[in-house]
Amino acid sequence: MNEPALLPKSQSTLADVARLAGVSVATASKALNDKPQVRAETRARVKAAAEQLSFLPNILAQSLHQQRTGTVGLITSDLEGRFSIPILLGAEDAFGAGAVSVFLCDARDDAIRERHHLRALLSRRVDGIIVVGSRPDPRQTLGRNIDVPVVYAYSPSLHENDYSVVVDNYGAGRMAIEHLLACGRTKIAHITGDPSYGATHERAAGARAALNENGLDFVSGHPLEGSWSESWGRGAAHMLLSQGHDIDGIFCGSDQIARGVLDTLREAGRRVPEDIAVIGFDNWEAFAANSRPQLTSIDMQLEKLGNLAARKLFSILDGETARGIEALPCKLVYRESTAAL
Amino acid sequence: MNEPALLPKSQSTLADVARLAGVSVATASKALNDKPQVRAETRARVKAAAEQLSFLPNILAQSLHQQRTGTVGLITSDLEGRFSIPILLGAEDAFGAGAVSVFLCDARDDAIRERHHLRALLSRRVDGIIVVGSRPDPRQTLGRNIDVPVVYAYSPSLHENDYSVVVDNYGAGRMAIEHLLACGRTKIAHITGDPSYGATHERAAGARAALNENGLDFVSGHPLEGSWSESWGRGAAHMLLSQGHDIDGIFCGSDQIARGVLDTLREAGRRVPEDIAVIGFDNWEAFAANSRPQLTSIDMQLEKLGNLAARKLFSILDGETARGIEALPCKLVYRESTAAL
DNA sequence: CTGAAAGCGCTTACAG
DNA sequence: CTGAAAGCGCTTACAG
Repeated sequence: MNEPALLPKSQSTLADVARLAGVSVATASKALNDKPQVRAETRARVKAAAEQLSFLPNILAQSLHQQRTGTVGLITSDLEGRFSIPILLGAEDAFGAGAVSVFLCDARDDAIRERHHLRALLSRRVDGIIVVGSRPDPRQTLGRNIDVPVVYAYSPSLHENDYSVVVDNYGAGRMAIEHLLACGRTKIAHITGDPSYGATHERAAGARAALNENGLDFVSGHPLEGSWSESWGRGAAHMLLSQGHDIDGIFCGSDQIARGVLDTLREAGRRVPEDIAVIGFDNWEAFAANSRPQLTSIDMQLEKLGNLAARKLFSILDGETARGIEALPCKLVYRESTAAL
Repeated sequence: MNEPALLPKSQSTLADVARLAGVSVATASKALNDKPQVRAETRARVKAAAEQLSFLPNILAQSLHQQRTGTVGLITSDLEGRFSIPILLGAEDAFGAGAVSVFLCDARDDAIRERHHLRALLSRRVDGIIVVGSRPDPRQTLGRNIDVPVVYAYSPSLHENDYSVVVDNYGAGRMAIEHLLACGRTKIAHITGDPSYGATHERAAGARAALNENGLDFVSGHPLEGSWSESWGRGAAHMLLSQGHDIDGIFCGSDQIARGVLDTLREAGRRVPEDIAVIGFDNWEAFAANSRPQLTSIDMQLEKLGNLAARKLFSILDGETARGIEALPCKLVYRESTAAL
């Protein structure tokens, strides 16, 4: 009763389909691709044959004819770091499930590996490339003599003719401070991270601009720079308190810093947000949503960034030209650690 | 002085190289591929021409001849979850930079998306597929009539003829308890996560086996199941203390739970590790290394898992056969939250 | 409406 | 040692 499956284990070809349907390869091709010049009955027969053989067209062969392969290369500098992932997801989303396939290449912040990956991608004739940086600082161009469009995300290219999408860190700094001001806070400190990051200074500059416009400045006179860690947050907050500063708001450079700040404040008996409002940065769910109280934070909208990068790549493939740096605004995510006085 | 670059923007072909070198396409091919039957001088001339034209062979065309395309599909269920990433990195590592290219497909835990991606991968004639699950529980097979090898990682396939590599959760449970026992602890509790996870029960079973072998059991008589969150860790620890249990060790189902446990213990004035030793699970750096004290934890060695999956895929491509489930041992990462009494 | 032929960019026996 | 020819799996003018 159950006839042995005669389906070949190896992929069947168009020729197999054509033979089974009793037509030529050319006709089979037209039938499957819904070209108009095929009789309905013939088309049906071919499609049935394809179905029966589980025929999947060999895209490699197809691509040899078209200019596009339907593939895109995604070069990340550092997948381990958590910022690449949402960008990558946002891009993947724009590609749709299966319509465009993405080659993932992790260069591990190594220029040699990056060259290797680039060669491979070009050899595979990808339609375009997205380069995702590991930090927001500018990076070298992949090269200007690449014959497919390249879009840089997060970490902009240093070459003025390249196109990059980045986070608006200056605007994010303003946004954080404006929220604290809206909460009625005026004695504001800024505990931030690694000063070797350009973003550290951009955010601080945006923050300071917002303060200055309101006749204010950081209570300590300048941002406290350190590292992106909880322990720095704890230490810096402790210092601030022991120096006797009168403070009612703290803008933190990362959620991890904010977490440390919250710990110190709680242990010092300061209430958040009643006495001191605290705002973090990154909106890292695991940290922001699990702290006590839950952390108001700035979200860089990295998925949007990745999505924009991918859509821009398609526009460029469609003939649009693009160059320069485009900055995407951040978003405030309101939780419990800030509130109006 | 600077002559205009005449390099064509569009990729040059072997025919271009052959023409420039003054040889046939066949000879050019042999020269570039280091076949023996080519005169040294000719080979040099061809290579120089290729260099001059920045020639990159079209792998699509090459693949049409060979059985292998040098590509692998990586289907993840949920990239957002942090467990996929290290697995993916481990696999990527096994592929080498550029030798094998990987197509990344995020199915978002959606069977329809997964089918689409599978079709696309098969159409692109990948040499093999790795399926990375989002949770350690078994999953449906991708299908048994796929004509390339498939390896499942993290989440095993339900089909007995498929091959899967998974985490040894039972062994991990034993390992955690054996460490606490080695630290001289005997009054041990287990605060773990979501009971809908198979891993929750496997770890608990391993833990209990190790206790029983030493004539012990969990102080509360059974594991405390809840969610993988800090707040559950805080609450469960609080309950344990207020119930008056005499405790000198706690095995936590995740680092987040452990983090909550540490907070409660500190606030209750219990010293870690002096009074109570605490061990976490996942070895999530951001949590384990930033807690006070730093957290001893169980590392699932996911990079190794991904690496093994990739290497196994190659072995299968080389003719080896594999089926069933292979469990990889975890590793204890010793930090400050555990110590000998 | 259907099919033979040429071609996409390569590789590989097979002659010379 | 070199090159003409066939072929990988498809598509697309071009005839019929």
